[in-house]
Amino acid sequence: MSEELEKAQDILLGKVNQLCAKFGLNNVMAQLYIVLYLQGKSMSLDAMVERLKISKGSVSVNIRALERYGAVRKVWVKGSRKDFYEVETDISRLIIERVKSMIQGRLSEVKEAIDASHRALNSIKPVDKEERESIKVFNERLNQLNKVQNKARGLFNLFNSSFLNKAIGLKTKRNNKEEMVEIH
Amino acid sequence: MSEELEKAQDILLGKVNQLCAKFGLNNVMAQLYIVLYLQGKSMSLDAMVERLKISKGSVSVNIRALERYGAVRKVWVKGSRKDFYEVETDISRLIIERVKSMIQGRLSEVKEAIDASHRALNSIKPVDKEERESIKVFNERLNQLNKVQNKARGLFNLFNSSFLNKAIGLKTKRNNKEEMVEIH
DNA sequence: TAGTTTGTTTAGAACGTTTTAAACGATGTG
DNA sequence: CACATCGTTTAAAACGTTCTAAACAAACTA
Repeated sequence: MSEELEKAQDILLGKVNQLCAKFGLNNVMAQLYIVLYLQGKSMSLDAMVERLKISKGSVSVNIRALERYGAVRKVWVKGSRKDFYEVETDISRLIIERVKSMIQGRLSEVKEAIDASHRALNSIKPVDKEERESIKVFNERLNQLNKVQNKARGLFNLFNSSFLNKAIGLKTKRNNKEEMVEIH
Repeated sequence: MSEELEKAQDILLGKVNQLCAKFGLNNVMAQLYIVLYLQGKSMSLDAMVERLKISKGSVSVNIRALERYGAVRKVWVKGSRKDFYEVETDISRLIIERVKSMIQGRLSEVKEAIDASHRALNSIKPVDKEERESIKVFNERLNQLNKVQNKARGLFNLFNSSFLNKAIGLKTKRNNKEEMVEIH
């Protein structure tokens, strides 16, 4: 691979690195994915080590994590004993699936915590007027939190049921062939 | 504040801690906010130190960060020389504003990186057939990325213009008074 | 079977982030 | 003015995470 091509890739890799930091994600996984994605062909572990200048152990661990996510798959290359990996190119489906399951998971967790806190609160027998007042405020706040959480959930469900899929062009018969969008 | 009330709060605080880790956020800020929010009254720095068992320096830095975000405000308490802070309780507006600006920022960053990478790619003069092929694939991938990014942007704009505000009950005259949502 | 090549595991190093304690500065008080 | 009470800053420690090099295991080759 030419040095110039590598540089053009590195621009994207640098930004991905930044974004990962902001979202608390593992950047090696993201970079492996991007390299495979832009390359458009399968690569061996050694090739990835060479390309990203990281240790083989790290590549091994992270490429398998990507495989578990369904982001890459192992492919057989005739005449080589090495493991080759190629990318799942339907990137929008991949992103959407991950975002969806993430939102769902977090919403459930939050709801669970609110409910647990609420139960604990309701089991308290207030000893004086001040405590009764504290409990009242606490209750109001939990109800408010619950309301926000419910709205977010409703929004997500609406989104999930049809709007999102149409807007992003997934699962519709019409949009089966990829219409190209030119840059500039 | 009674031990039982503190325990009921701590349930929520624990979950917030987990969520912060998953999103790469600062958990002290989140915990300060939650404590002030559930308490429903202003607190001094010392009270927060006592409540969360963290150093005063940490409270000082993080409460001011919250203030910059517009999440809390300093209030004057008669007869005390201490700084008291109270929470901005319109939590849904707060969350939405932050999510919105975050999405917008990230989308712009991604677009910028794609464009830069694309420009670098287009300035390359391929020396052989193989390199020409690499560039072609690379170009296709960048176009694909751009398409996803465009769709996400379109979705966000649609969302932002009306749908989100209606669904979440913001900025509408009707929903001005808070309708309570009961838990269980 | 002995020797290679390959992928995986792991103990410790390197790294960045967060937290704290102590120093500091500013402001009020007797 | 001397002292006390705050909030802020900062240097160093504590912490968790990520990365690497080396050991290891498994599969192939001669």
